[in-house]
Amino acid sequence: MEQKPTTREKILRAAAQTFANQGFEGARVDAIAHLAGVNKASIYYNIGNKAALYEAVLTTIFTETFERFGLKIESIDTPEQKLEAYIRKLADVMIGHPYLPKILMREQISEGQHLPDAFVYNITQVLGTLEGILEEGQQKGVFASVDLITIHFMVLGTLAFQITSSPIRRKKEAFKKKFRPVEPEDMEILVRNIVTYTLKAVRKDS
Amino acid sequence: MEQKPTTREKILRAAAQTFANQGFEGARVDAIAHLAGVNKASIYYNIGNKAALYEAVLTTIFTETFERFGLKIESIDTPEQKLEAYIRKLADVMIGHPYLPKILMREQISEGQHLPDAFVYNITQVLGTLEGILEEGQQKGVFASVDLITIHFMVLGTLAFQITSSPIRRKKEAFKKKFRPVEPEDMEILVRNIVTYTLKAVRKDS
Amino acid sequence: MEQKPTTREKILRAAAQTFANQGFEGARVDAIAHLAGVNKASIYYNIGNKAALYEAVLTTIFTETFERFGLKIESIDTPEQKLEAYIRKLADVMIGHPYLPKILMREQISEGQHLPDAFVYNITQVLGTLEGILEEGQQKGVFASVDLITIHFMVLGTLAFQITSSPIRRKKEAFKKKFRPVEPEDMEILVRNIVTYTLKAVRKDS
Amino acid sequence: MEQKPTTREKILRAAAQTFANQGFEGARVDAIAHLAGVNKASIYYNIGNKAALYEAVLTTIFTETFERFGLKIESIDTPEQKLEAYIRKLADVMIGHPYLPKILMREQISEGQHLPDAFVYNITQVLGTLEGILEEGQQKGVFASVDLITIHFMVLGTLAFQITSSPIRRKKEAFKKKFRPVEPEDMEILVRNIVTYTLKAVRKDS
DNA sequence: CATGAATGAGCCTTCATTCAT
DNA sequence: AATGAATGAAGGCTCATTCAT
Repeated sequence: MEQKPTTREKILRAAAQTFANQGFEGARVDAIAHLAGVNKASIYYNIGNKAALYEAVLTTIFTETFERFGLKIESIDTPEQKLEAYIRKLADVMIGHPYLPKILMREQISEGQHLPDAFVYNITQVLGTLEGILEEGQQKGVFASVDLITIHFMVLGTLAFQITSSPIRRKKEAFKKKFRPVEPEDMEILVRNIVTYTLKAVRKDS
Repeated sequence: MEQKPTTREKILRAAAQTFANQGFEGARVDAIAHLAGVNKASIYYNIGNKAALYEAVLTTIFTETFERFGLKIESIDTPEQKLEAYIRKLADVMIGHPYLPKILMREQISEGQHLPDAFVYNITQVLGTLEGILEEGQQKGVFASVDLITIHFMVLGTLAFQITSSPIRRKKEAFKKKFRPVEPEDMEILVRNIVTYTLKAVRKDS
Repeated sequence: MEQKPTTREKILRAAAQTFANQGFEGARVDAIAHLAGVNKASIYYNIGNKAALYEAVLTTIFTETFERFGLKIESIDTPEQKLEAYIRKLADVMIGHPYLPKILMREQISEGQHLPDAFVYNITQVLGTLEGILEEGQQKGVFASVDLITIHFMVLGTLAFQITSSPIRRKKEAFKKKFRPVEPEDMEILVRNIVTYTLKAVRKDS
Repeated sequence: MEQKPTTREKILRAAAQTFANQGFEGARVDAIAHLAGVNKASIYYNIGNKAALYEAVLTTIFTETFERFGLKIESIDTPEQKLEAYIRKLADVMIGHPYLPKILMREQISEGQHLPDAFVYNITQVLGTLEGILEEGQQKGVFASVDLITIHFMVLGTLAFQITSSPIRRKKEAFKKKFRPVEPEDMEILVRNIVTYTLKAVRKDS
């Protein structure tokens, strides 16, 4: 059965949403408190200040999502299947935590101004997983020699842009024709496309 | 010979940099004035308020960059060369205007809150160019049937993430090993990689 | 044998110290609770609010110190010995209760904002004792005709300033040469000086 | 002719009064702004923050009062006249700046928490002047060997307590009999008394 | 009795904007 | 056209106080 959420959880949930949509500077502590249904002072009592709240949000999201990121992938057979699993895993994480890609993009743009170091470590781990997959593929002769970072951003960037693109497509009339919003049911197709294109990009020419 | 920049130009230049790095909410009118070397009241006299300033920046950047985007590409021979030209053109625009990818990403995240409609039109044009290239390639049997938007984001996303990633890589120690900052001289290699991977992703299986 | 202090006593002790050092406005209820080793709510349960706590501190300190101030002095022989006894008594009280001069000075400055009337009565008693000594000395021809209040402040002021001056002298480098902190072992000399100077000030010219 | 005061001056004047009466912690920036007749933000524009305001008040008061404190005294003949001049000078300064003794006492009590170092230097200078007078008197055989600091506090403490004592005397009924408030016209008598008593205290026994 | 959690009111400070020159 | 000064509104944060257990 569902436990009723603690004050801290309510705050973190509201903060994640607000920070993702408004950014660190744009987010109002008032608004977060209101959205969480708690008193503003309660945020300071439970967490500290705005920066600590932001850090807590990042840490929570990341612990929840990336902690054991690479584990299940290792048991898969071929490098191609592993890469697909990796992309799907990343897609799952982002679709399940819609605030994640937004916060990730904000941090990247603002040069990690508010990024706690613990979090940076998590990212390097994810990157390490990808590196392992690509190297294995090259050794087994199925993957070409590719640039790790570019492939990383190809997967991450495409996913992040796709996932965050729906609202703006829906909002701007001019987009509606060619640039139809992604509906939830389109997600599987979307992810499959990214998988397909990435595999083709990486595969060794026969 | 170089004209010495007008007050308005100095303001817009400083504003572009500040908005790109700090976002709309994070940018301080004070800081922009200081960076531009003008008095703060001068911004209000010359342009209006903060929102008008932001819009002026967007409009300026986009007219400067995307206006005649598609022109030179049509005269090229094969679809593959056209796609390469398209990617290189986009890369040139972004590398030449380092604030562009940042502002683009911010607008995407914030659901186009501040995006002027004129610019939305520009984007659909760029998208139309890509669509033409892909369709021509499919008709000529060299490109597989691919999803326009996904390919668009694959090019745009990878470029945007790569270009904006250097500062954070440089800043966070943990990144420095696997995630070496991109130096200007690496740009050509970087773009060539994106071209290569995108072409492979799009190409029809033989 | 020592009783272990009640919660109320622990609170009052911590409050006296904190109020003396930080003043009423500067004192934090949190800090008092922490220093007392009790829960903050316990202060409100046991005593009331911040104002009540301050008043309780004043009342406690003053009943402990001034209650039977004048008693022992009457039995002494000469007015000069009585005046010395008076000054030493006052010095003892202040040295024994290091918070007393601080709170006294604060109340004087803040126009007795928080001063309970019961205490005002105590002070008039002390003043009455001094008055008796001075009058007796004048009648016996050993003391000149002096202004009661000025002598009162001469004794009280010199003592209070001397006793409270050590921390600031220790803190500010520039003071350290001429203005060496008073160490506990210097106290007897210090009091003797005040006695000597006061007696000379009061004595009738021969 | 009187210049109309600058905003900065109005702020400093209001701040001096408020800090003296309420202390640093008790003073409200709102109240200072209101008393000065300026907008609250104007304080931050002109001066900085609350701490800077406090420091500016201290610095201003001290520059105005103590800067050339010792100068006129040196040209006086006898050590006794010099000491009288010293005390009268100190009294003038305090009576002319009624906030000074309050702030001085507060700083002494709070262990110089908010005391800028430049200010500490001024105090040592005043102390140096007194030292010179006392030493000259001893060499000329008119003063006994006395403790500099005790005499310093005897003068300063008596003055400070006397000057700041009026309001509390006026306020508390019980004080009114023996402890009549000092009216401005009593000041000369008061100072003369302090001079007389201090001279007697210091003088060598004949 | 005691305490961890919660909160309303208020404080310091910032910031976009306007005013006066 | 330009600018130093001024300001209303709002934001982050603290703190005395109360609540619920």
